[in-house]
Amino acid sequence: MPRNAAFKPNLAEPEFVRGLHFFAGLTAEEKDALLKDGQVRSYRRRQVIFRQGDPLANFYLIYSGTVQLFRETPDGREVTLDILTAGDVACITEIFELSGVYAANAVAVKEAVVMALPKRWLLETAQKNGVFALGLLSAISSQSRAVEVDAEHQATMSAPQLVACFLQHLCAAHDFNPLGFDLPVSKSLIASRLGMEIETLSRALPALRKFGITVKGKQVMFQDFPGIEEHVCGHCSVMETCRARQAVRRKGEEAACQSRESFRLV
Amino acid sequence: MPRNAAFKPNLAEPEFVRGLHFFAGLTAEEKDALLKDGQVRSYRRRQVIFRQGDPLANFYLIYSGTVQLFRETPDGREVTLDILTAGDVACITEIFELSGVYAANAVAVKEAVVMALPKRWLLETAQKNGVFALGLLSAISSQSRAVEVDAEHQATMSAPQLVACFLQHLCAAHDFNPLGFDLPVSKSLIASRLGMEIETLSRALPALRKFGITVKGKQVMFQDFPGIEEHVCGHCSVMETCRARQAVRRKGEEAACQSRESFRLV
DNA sequence: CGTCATCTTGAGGAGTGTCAATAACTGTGG
DNA sequence: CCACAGTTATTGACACTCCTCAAGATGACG
Repeated sequence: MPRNAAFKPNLAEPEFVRGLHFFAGLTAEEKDALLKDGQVRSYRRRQVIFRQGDPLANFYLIYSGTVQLFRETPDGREVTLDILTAGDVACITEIFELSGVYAANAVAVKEAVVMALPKRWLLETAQKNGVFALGLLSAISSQSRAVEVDAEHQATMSAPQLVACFLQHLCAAHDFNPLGFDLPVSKSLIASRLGMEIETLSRALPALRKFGITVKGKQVMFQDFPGIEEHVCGHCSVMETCRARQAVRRKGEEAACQSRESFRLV
Repeated sequence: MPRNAAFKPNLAEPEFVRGLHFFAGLTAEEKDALLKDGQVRSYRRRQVIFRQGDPLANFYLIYSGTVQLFRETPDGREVTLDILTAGDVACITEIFELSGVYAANAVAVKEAVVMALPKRWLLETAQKNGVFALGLLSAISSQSRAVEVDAEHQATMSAPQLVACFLQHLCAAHDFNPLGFDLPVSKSLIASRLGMEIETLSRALPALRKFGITVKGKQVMFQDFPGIEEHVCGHCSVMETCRARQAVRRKGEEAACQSRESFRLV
């Protein structure tokens, strides 16, 4: 019995997956036809999902768990590009780049379940289906801008500012309770994501008091969370993201994967 | 008589523009129909082409000259995102993001001639024409990866390494003579593009000797330019870009705008 | 209760940014 | 052609942030 079998039934009626923005522009039949081709795979903590440079065959929907995307630089350092959670899509960019290989490593940080879908389907559907193509273009463009803004942050903000900005985004994106929530990943991973050393992150945390943020262990508390306009990082005000998420917060509860202004992909 | 009239005739038979990779997948008639809608505009040194936050109506083909794309951060700093030259395309990403505003400022660094084309055409054509959409997806994806690699560089390389990497790319991209060429833009602009102060750039230049690069004033000389495999920055080896450009160099002469592995856009 | 991983805290140093003074270059008008 | 002003680049001194190395502290889990 294949180790993935246990998960298959959950996806036989995958409202979760069907509801993803990623599939905007597809009919229910098209979605089901695709999902039949999907391979559900589960990964343990630390297990490699794919490796930078490996031949690229699939793209991935994250079904549950947490996945770290990172690259190794020639001098042996590790740069975390992104931390993916349920509803995120990975490897879209690589496929359209036509490089034929994965541009990064992906490993499960927490036990993860993903669905692997063939790249051919993506290329063909993008060419055939104009609405789907526009959705992709929008998503890739937004993601590209996010990376750009991120780089801008790294270049212009101090470590405490970067951390504060990260925590505010984290809270908004996952719709956590601003008055108290737990970090969903290790501090090491956060530090890596922010391009700093753990020691620097550690020293930055006490300095967050002056932004009204208290961190004790894994617990984060915002003294005051009046709205995203008051974001530490004025840069982010240019981003559609913030406004969209704010709107979502007002609307109230939705599935996590639906609370995105667009689907995320990497 | 409008000040742009002088340029119109040059574009009546614009082999240059028609040959851009950007138009892959379009018939000659489609191209001509589009180009008729295009407004040719010329800008003097320092003149603003569009401003961050302005309502977004057009995308732009750079016909000649040099254009700086930059953003102003809330604390008043200026971050140069890119330096565009003939054949480059600007504002594609903004259009698909559907943000409705320009995400950056564009000013002419050297006298520039650009063609402004309506964003509606882009959205409609991307939806209608699958081949064109794939080209766009590929270009945006590549550009997104380039930004990502750039950020990785900033995070992991020293100022001299960044400068060396930049000069090598510059030489390859413009097909300059490695044994001696002049910087096409000011050092201030280069420093800004590399996210460093001009003093840091100035101090980095003498340190380039150990990479076999000599810079005197505006003149750059590579002692030894054995091929892009020997690139200062091993990071870049993962990029299709380098390999593609190397192939182009071997093939010999081509129009500058054709020597791209894909069209560039921002 | 020990083991391992994760995190905190300290001391020291490398690399850049900042400020300021000077030098080189560019273009303009006499 | 030269003199001038304005821009652009170089160089020095200093401060600051963050990285590095090292030693403990805390927490998770068998």
